[in-house]
Amino acid sequence: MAQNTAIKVNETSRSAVGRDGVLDIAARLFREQGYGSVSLRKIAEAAGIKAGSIYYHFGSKDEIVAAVLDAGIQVVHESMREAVSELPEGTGPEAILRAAIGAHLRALLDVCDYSSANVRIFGQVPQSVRDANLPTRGAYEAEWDALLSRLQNVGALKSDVDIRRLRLMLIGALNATLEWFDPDRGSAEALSCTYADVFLNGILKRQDI
Amino acid sequence: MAQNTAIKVNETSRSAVGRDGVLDIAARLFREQGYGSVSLRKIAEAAGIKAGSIYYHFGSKDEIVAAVLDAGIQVVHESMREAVSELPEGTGPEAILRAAIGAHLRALLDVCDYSSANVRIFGQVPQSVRDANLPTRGAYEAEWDALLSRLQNVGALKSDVDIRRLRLMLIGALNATLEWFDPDRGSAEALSCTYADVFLNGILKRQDI
DNA sequence: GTCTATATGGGGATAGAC
DNA sequence: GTCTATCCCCATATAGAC
Repeated sequence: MAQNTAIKVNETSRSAVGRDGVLDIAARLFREQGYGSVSLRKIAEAAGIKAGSIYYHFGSKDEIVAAVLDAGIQVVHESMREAVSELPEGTGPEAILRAAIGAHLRALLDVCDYSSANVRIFGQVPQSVRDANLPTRGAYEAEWDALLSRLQNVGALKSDVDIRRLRLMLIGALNATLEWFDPDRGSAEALSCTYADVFLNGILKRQDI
Repeated sequence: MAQNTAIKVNETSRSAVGRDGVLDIAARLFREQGYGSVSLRKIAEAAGIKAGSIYYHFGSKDEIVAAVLDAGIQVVHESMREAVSELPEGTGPEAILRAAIGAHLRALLDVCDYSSANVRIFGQVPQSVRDANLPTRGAYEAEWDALLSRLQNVGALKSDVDIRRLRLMLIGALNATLEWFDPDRGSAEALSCTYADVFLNGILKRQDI
């Protein structure tokens, strides 16, 4: 079980993973097992190299983790920004919010190990690593705040909600789905839809629906 | 810094912490620093005893963590059940939901290290420890499912929402506040109110409000 | 770029004195 | 109940050969 878990990319080069390959594997392992449980030995083994070789690509474990964290935010940020900017001119506030929510959730639950790893391990890494990730996080948060402010200014959102608090609640709630989401019980797309329904209109039964 | 951090309970007994005292300290450290960063040596030092002495009270680190996790759920479960059962006869569905949300959030954000430690470290502990906590978690989840089903059956909640999914979204969102809640920016009580507003009625501005 | 070998430190856990 | 002493394992990280 310990000697042949690595899958080589192809046969011409023996373990031609490179820096990015190591990073991909690290992101996957961090997402699956958390920060504390993933040692450099595990990463190396999964990459088909020896632990010491990692230090050719990275200066420390923290450097790997920091790179994973930054990439994770960038992926979801990109996904959200594109989803909103691609909307046709004149799209209504509700549809804009749904697009943003969907993009965030899809980046998290589908495909990307980096963004899910970020959410999963951010609270587990050393303080210095968290601090290093803060600027990148801040940029994404600012994107959300700008979007929410815009919608509030045009009168689409209730005016008594604090934007920062609203953003924290929204992103926090979306990120929490990572802990229990199961694709066998419904797609990320469907979950995104349910979530937007609840967040936009609430769960109480109303006369006007 | 390493020799006198322990505060003795009183002067008559030197480090009379006992099993419960060790557990209290462990819960606080787990909440503050996460599972991986808290060693038995740290717990012992904070308790004013030596690491080896821990094994008089507990058989392993996992046994300590498991005890903390179970107590954490029990506290929040108790808090939520009492808050709902104390409501006067004939309380409306909306007020019932607000009470349950408030109780969960207060147990998490005020006072209790155990419940916040549970949320914080559950995803970090070994699989066997997580499994041991599942029955206790399940009982609390069942309490929520029963409450939500009841409200849906009397027509207070939208009828197209899956109860399990609704509970996962709700509790997940509430738990996420732990990551960013800051008492200097508003009380847990106030946050609970904002949260209930959003969850019950949504964030879109509506004509009927 | 990757290897082997190793330094160094900290972790959980146990044994036996007091 | 707590101490000291110690075992054993695994972690990050480094050095130098290939």
